[in-house]
Amino acid sequence: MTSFVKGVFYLLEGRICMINIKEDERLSMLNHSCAHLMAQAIKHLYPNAKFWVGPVISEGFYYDMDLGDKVITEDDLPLIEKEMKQCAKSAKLIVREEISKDEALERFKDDPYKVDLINNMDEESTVISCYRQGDFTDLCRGPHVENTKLLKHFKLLKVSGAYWKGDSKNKVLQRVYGVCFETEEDLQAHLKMLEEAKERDHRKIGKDMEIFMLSDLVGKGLPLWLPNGYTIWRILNNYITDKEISHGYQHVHTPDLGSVDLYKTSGHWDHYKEDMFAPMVKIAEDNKDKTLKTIMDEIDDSKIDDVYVLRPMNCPHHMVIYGSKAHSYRELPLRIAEIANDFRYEAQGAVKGIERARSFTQNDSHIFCTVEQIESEFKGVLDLIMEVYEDFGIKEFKCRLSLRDPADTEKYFDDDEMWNSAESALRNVLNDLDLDYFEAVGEAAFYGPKLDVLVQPAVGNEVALSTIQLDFLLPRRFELTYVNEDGEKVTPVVIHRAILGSLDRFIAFLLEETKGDLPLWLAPQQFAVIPVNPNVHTQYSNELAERMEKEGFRVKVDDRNEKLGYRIREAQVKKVSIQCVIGDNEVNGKLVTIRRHGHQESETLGIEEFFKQMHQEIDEKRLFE
RNA sequence: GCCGGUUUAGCUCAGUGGUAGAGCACUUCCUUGGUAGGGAAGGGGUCGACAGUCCGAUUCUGUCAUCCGGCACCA
Repeated sequence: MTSFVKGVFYLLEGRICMINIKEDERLSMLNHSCAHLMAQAIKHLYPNAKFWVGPVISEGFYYDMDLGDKVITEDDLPLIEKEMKQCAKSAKLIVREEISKDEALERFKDDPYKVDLINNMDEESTVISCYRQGDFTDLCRGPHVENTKLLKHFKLLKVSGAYWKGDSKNKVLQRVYGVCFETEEDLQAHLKMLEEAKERDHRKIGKDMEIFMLSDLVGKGLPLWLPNGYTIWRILNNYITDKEISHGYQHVHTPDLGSVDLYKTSGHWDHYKEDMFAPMVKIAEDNKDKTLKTIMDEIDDSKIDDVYVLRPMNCPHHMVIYGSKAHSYRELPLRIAEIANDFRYEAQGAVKGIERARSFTQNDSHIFCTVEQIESEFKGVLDLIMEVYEDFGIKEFKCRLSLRDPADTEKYFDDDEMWNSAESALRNVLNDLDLDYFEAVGEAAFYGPKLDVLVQPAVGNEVALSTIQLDFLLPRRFELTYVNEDGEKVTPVVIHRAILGSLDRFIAFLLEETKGDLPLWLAPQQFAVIPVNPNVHTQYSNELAERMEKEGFRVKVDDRNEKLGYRIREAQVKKVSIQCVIGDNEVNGKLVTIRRHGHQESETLGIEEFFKQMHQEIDEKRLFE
């Protein structure tokens, strides 16, 4: 990414950043007005169109509508754009009108969606504002730009279905997305940025670099890690395990499945059974014709025993480990960690490469502690997160305090007292730590509130990387206790936490951040040793590579009968971190000439200096420049 | 799961109602080479699967699957 458009985009440490259109007042107005313009054009083209809402979002705008039988596809977008240009060119003033609720109901009586909107407005709003441009009026809070002629540099980007009011029980409306800028240059730069973002998609990089593969025969959403990918995976696994050990964690290894009773005890069965892989039941001869539904019902009623599921998470296994013996307050906090495989039957449309797969590996831990220890443990986890983020150069993240939605009684465990104490405990900790966070109602886990650390990948939606969750519920359900100073049995508190989140998702994030140009310590192939003339310089090359392997470097010798330029090019394309070129000079002088990935120039070093520098770079986990 | 689109060689993609093509990769030969593609020849595809229409389907229709863009979901 080389283009730099002032005010719209900025380049931060090699990372593509887009401005949040919603947060820029002028751009926000422009995009909002453009949404109206699009609705006007669509109304001209498809007179039966009924409109729901058309808000501004961080990447532009969209409008949700009901077009009856007409289905808009990508092919229709240029047509709509053309009509939008027509509407805009007629240079209509955009006029604000304020009317009463009754007038509004009368004016929009032909559009049931708008009527619904009006009827559900705050009782206090006595006047309702509308914006009119030529023959089109839309209900809207505003503000808008003054004239449609200001809407010149826009592009419709995609179409999709979207549930009315965001509820999957409702009808699907059609949604068209677009974006609008003040100048053509800004628009073109934005479109170019979207193109470049596609190049960063971990699914593309993962394929190009042979990180992972997918196979219909193996199954949807079940990634196969290839040698290059598993190298990264293994480094992260070792890295985070060592890091956790240095922070006082103890690692365990538990089975990839568990009995349904385990999940009934934890409560996960009731909440998530539909999202687990189907239970494994030994079907007796007289049961073999039963449907899955019947079997599920019988499992719910405890009529079938000896049923197992692939585990969707690890908390219950760790609870059982804690509960296997008596604990004293002196042992707390007890930090149990595991790099654990989990399996979730993710919805068809949710599966996405290794970012969201049906099998994945969590960097999970459960900390058992006293109420008094919550704050210090929380701080300890935050310190660990920051230490790790430092190593990966993650500087941009947001903290979200995820709370329950008290109205959503289906999702959340019903114990107001427990929730209130957990939420206020967490909030107090965050305030004491002086951490910058925002609150989100309805984002909590069913067993407790949590702090999620969110990052914005180069492609797509924000993802939660790290999480710290406070849980008063599971220790109670598993009847966990410790003995306090007074000799009484007390229930401990559990803090669930993940630092890298899942290794899979973290690698997806790393690939998108770095475009696959991983820093030396993470690169699947760190070195390519390339003899200038394979017939003459291979022996020295092999000796060098042997020593490098012995010292833990990931290296391959490319002594193929190809031109030097060809082999250099291939090493660059394959994102090998460092190429070592070996010719007469190097052989005679015991030297190494290195050229880094993405760089033109080369540098010649003595052998010992070369090893010293490379070890240092790897040990320091130096970031890619 | 919902709405829409997609699927042709290992990869990226052209193309057609009469059973297919390019570039790269691969194999072999020539080239003995100092920093992003040296040259030549060759092999390779039941055109996602199954039905249907048709004299004939990779092409048209349907069902299913995959993948993609969103929506919903995400312990």
